[in-house]
Amino acid sequence: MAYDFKKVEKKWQLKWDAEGTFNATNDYKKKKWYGLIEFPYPSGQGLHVGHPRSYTALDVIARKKRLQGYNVLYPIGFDAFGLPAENYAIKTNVHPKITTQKNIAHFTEQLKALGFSFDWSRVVDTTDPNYYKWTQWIFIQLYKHGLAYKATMPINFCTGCKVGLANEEVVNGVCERCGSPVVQKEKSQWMLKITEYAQRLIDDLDEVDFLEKIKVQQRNWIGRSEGAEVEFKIANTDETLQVFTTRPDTLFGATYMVIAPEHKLIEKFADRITNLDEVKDYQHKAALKSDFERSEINKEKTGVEVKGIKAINPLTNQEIPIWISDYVLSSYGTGAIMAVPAHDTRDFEFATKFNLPIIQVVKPADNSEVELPFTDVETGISVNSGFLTGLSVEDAKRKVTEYLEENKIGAKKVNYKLRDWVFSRQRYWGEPIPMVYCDCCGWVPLDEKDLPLTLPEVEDFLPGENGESPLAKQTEWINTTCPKCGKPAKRETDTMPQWAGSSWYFLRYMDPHNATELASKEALEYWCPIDWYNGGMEHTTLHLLYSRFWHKFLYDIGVVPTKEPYAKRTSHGMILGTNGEKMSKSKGNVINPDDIVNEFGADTFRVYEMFMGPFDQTAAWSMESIRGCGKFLDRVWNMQEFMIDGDSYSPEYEKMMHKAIKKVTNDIEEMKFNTCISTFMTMVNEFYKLKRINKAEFKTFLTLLNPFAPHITEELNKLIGFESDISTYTWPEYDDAKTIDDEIEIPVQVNGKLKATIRIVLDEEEALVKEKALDAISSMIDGKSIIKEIYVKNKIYNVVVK
RNA sequence: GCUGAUGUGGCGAAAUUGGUAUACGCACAGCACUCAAAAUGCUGCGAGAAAUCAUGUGGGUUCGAGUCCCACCAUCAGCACCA
Repeated sequence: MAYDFKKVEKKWQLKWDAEGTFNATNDYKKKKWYGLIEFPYPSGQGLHVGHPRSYTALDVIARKKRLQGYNVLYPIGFDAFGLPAENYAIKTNVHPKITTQKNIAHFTEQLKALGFSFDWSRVVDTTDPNYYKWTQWIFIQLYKHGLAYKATMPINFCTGCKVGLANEEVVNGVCERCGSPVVQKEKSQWMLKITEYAQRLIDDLDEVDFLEKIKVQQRNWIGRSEGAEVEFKIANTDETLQVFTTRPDTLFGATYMVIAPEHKLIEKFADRITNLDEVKDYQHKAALKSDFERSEINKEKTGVEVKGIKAINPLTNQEIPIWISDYVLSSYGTGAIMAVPAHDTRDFEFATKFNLPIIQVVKPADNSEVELPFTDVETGISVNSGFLTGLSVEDAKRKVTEYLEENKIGAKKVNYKLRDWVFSRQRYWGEPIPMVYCDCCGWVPLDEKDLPLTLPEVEDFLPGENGESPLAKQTEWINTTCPKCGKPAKRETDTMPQWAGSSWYFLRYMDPHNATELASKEALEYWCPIDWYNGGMEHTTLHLLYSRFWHKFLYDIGVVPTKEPYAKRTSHGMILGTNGEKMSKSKGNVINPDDIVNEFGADTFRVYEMFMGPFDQTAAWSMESIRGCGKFLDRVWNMQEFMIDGDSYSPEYEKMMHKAIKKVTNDIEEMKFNTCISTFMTMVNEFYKLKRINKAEFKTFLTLLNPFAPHITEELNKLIGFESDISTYTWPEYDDAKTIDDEIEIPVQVNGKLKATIRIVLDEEEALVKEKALDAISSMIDGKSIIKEIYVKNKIYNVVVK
């Protein structure tokens, strides 16, 4: 009887759906486990075969945890605001709401066809006003606590989408989403002060179980560096120019200064600058370039000396020139640097090009001659540096910083690369920002009882003239009254970025239908933190950092009970096309999950994705390999033909059963799913050897396999005569003593090379092992003298001869 | 350029973390079943006649290295003058 996966899979999916088999309960006394996958953006292209890799992995873990007695929350939702729906609306005039609903329906169907044990009663949709009411509420709290502010600043402006982008969203100088060039543009933006949390976002990484590479990437992104701020007097004025440096010990070697093209010093001293036209011209050119272009490698350094003003090196009291150059960024530090060409590669290049003086102030400890620039901080010793001469880099840093502080010309300073989060988007399809501008009161948040502020219906989705939100055309909606003074006022027309809704969605899952709070205290207390969050590496510095920031803020204002949202974070590798390249429509190598499910069934699909390679590494799709997984499940199905009765493991299989339970139990926790599957395959091969499996063995086998292939295992479980479903079973236990073989084969080596193997009983006396070993290799060591013998108990016997 | 990861049969990959390298799967070959094919079930499958040689290359540590150390090469990913 052939296995009809279409019929069987549908049958179980309908049953699970109707009975809510996998829904989490509100029994807050039970031990809990909360597993989370990144909720998908419901794109028009439907599910990608990459999605199920992560979803299956956590589904396996979730199903296992349920069998181990946990109250499991494994939720799903949709991150449904976003540009594709809006761009589609601009093109076709179909409202994004309609597109989104259609796509969500399609995704839901696809996800259900794969048999994931999601709790479908808790689906969250970020575009639902009942959801974004709380996204807006959180924004208002951020505002009230001084963490949201308006700033006019140069922003990245996408020439294609006509929206402002966060730095993080600009990839290689082009828009991450549409690929159009990004230019700099002045705009008034809502900003979130994530920088205020920089240190805590670093420190608390020590308290969570994230993959090390994720922690490293977040730390590097936040980019803490210690140094000093130093003030340089501008000669013949009362003004100073402030710089940040990580090498205050090289201050004696600072021979000129460089300021960013946007630096306000230029305007301030416009009347004193003798080559203002030249400077202005340079500023103009720099403004046309994006941060990316300005920081391209191998680029010739450019710059102009700002003539008419000089700075004074506070240690040497020498006048030094000030230059303007785009290799100094206004967005980092103070937008100005002291240049120490002898000990900084960029400064060296610049000084060489423009013939600026280079003074060596650090030498190697061994006094050897070195080529400049010399940047080694480990072995360096200060020279030509007055009171610092002779000190190591580290000591010199400390001493000079003390000096700066005593003389009030500088101070110790910590700087971060992390920048505040640009939170405004000039788009329609996002959460309206619940703020009102009043001529008397300034920016005023909406009264919380008036939330949600719903998106008005519009018919025209084109952005405004100057890249404004389409909402800017909705005069009726814009004009309102000030919540504070009641006078006429105007609404903010920008909307929130897609990252907003995904920064807290995991909290809503805990209590998704709550109308009065974002989630109840009890639910938050019970479910926080998320026990295991799996997602892509590409979200490490954006979503993962943003959501940690929001969670910390919610912790500070007493909404959530934990400092960190996620106790554990892992990541999955990408799935590539059969040609080993990233799947894309243009390359024509896209694999459609629907086709796979139709041809092979959901179980085969799931098993294959878990078998294809190490979970955290990229893997190329293979149509041959998936067929092999289908064959494996067919062999499992056909085992019913030789099943016999029995309510305990038979002696021939007992060891194998205990070993397998142990291996699968441990490997699932370590996400070594591929070796779980090979364990199952080995077991099936063994059962086929004797053409025999008893009912007890079958039951254990099916329970172990169930998290990977839930449909076929449930069906088989019924067919071989069990009344209740596997989903009600208890995860199999193993007896460690029964996983150990009592007779083993060990290698015998001569000079470290394998020459023979011998059989010994476990923990056999060494003398007996020696006898057997020497006997086995006697012909090979004849006439040679034994220098050494090494016996590693139950592992190996090695004889060294000469 | 910097950072990180990876490199094992024809292919995807295992290897109890320093102890019999190549488990498991794919592909391939042979046999059985069949009029035949498919499906299925068995069997074989790193190279070499053998001694031996094989985990990107070259060194090293060790009784013993895929695993540890040093240098290098290749591929992939991320980052971009961060002072």
